[in-house]
Amino acid sequence: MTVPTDKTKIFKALSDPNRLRILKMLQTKELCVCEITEVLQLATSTVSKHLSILRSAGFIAVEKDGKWVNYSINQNPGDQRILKLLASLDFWIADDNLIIEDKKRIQKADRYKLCSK
Amino acid sequence: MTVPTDKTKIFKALSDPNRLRILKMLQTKELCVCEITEVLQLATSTVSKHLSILRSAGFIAVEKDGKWVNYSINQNPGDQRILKLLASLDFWIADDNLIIEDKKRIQKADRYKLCSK
DNA sequence: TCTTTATTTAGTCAAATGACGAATTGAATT
DNA sequence: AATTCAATTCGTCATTTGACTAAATAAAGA
Repeated sequence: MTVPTDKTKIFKALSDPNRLRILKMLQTKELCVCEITEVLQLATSTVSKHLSILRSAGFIAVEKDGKWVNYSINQNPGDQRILKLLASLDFWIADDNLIIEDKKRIQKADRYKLCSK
Repeated sequence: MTVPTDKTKIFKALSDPNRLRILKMLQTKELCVCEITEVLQLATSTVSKHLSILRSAGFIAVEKDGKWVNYSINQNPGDQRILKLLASLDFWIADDNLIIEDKKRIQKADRYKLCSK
């Protein structure tokens, strides 16, 4: 039995610029919360909330790795619309300057330097 | 020169259930504000606002016809994403019971009976 | 021209959203 | 067992959103 999900849930998930930045960053590689926090320059709790919204909409997957929680693009979304969106994410969400910068920064990021201080 | 539009604008436009109902109704036929108002059972001003959001995002077109203002699915959206969404609207927005009912009601609707009382 | 009718705009209000810091949880590490 | 550190949850606050009513526009019709 499926949970009665809100019709607007997937659109709502894409309705925040910071969540779009997160999705696009995850295109590059799997990331933990503190890496994303570093790039977005938001409070950890805020990023965590954004991630839970993206996850509950079906866009991303979570996996625990000891102390860290890794988030990644969901490779097996149940919803075909999400599959389509993710398959051509660059069509749906343009790579503007900010996002290009995010991706550069995230490529250089070293979790061990960033997160443990 | 293009107006600097918000990255989330098209997703925001789709983030409200009543706006989804409107889009789907317009699939059936061109409609004036009062016809939509009748089906959604909202204040006229509320419907007018929803229509302006859908229009400004690029989903629908407006045409004045005397006293009436007719809204219709935008046949020539500049944005390719909107073209894609509109081309397979049933994929992106499922026909649930409510929407099926809306469409039935709108097919039977006679503007002259509904709007002028 | 005065009135009626369809729509939009302005103003108000409650609920939802996105931000934060503080407190809590969970998994290493000492 | 106590501590450390990543992440989540909780409580608060400012802003946005979606609803309404009332007032303003615009186009017919009397």
